[in-house]
Amino acid sequence: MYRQVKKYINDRMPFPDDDLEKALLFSDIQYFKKGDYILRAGEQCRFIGFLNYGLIVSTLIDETGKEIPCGFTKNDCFFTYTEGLINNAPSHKHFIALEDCEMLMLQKDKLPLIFSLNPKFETLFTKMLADDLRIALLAEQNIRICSVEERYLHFIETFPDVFNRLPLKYIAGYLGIEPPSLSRLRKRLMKG
Amino acid sequence: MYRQVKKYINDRMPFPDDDLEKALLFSDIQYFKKGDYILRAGEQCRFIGFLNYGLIVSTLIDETGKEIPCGFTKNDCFFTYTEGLINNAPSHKHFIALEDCEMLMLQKDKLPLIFSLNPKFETLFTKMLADDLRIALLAEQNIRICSVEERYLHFIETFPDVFNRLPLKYIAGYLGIEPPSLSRLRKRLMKG
DNA sequence: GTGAGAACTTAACCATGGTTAATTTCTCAG
DNA sequence: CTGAGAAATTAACCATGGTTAAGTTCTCAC
Repeated sequence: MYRQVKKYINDRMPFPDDDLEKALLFSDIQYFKKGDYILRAGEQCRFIGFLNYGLIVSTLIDETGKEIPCGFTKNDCFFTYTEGLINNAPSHKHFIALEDCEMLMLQKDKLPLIFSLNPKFETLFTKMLADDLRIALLAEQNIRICSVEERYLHFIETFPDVFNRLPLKYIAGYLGIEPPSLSRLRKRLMKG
Repeated sequence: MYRQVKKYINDRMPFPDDDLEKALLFSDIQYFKKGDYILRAGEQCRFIGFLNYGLIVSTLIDETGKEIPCGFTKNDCFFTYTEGLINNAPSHKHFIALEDCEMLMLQKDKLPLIFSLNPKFETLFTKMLADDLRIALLAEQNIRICSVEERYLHFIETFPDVFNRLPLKYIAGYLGIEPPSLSRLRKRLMKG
């Protein structure tokens, strides 16, 4: 049950197996069905999750009420809403299961206990925040300076496994275009 | 010379004047002429600055070599490139003075000295990072879900002082459109 | 296997924004 | 004050992407 999360953590910052086991005893496990809301906009995120299997999309609601996909979390990745965790801010986004999900969940009130097990856990936590910042800045840069075509190709290249499990309408939304427009783009790329 | 930065810090987290004075002794002061590069893309940012007066634009370079404005720093605000400060990563952006600038500069190697003066300085530093993350995420959201018109109005409302000091072509670039297109938008808003 | 609904593609039409160039307005050094 | 260069606006043209609707393919529960 803990094999995947242990690998993820050890790949980034090695820990004695004993510490990991103790820390993971504070977590519980939760299942979501395809289509379930994992977190709704307006709700507060009080946990850090690790996705053993499944796929999650986060969506923003625009002024017309339309849901815009703006990010994906796949199996073997951590899942949380950092802003909420740090500042108790309510989520701006919906998080919806696109596949059945199994998630290891650590409630935020357990964090101090884990940090006291081994202070390196707090360093790991900070590292994950810094990664979040880097990713958010890259996402903004990406939107500003890249054409839709470049962003489409970049997405396929960077997340081929996610791409193959995702209905194209989510890709279109993520790129900020409509499905017919994505079809045109794909046709153009086939020919070229 | 330190009045403004002291006010900025005390507004967010009050410090004994003595600690602030000692900390600020580690800083030096630097002047930039309109048009000067404060930091070039590829260079590493090794300081935290506080802008006593002036205006700075940050720009990204797209695939055609065009410079895209993506942010502004005005007087009485802190200035740095967070990614570089934390991870020693080179800047992705140019930072250019749009007006003559006076900047208080604290070299990054002085940070541990200041943190040891009063540990609350480290808390303040972390708070500034968390703010950076919040702003980056909001910027991405803003681009994804708001129309150009909304973003234009939002910019005027949020940064009226910056708007009034800024040639419109920078606003156009920041919004991701060309100057003629911004002219059309402004004309439409006049009539409506 | 079959049928219903979702996903994807295609086509036709239209509105919006890019591009270019001309014109006007602004700014500031001399 | 004057003239040169930058900034902003305007107009005309064109390419691109949104919209709608129709048609095709896919998926999956029964």
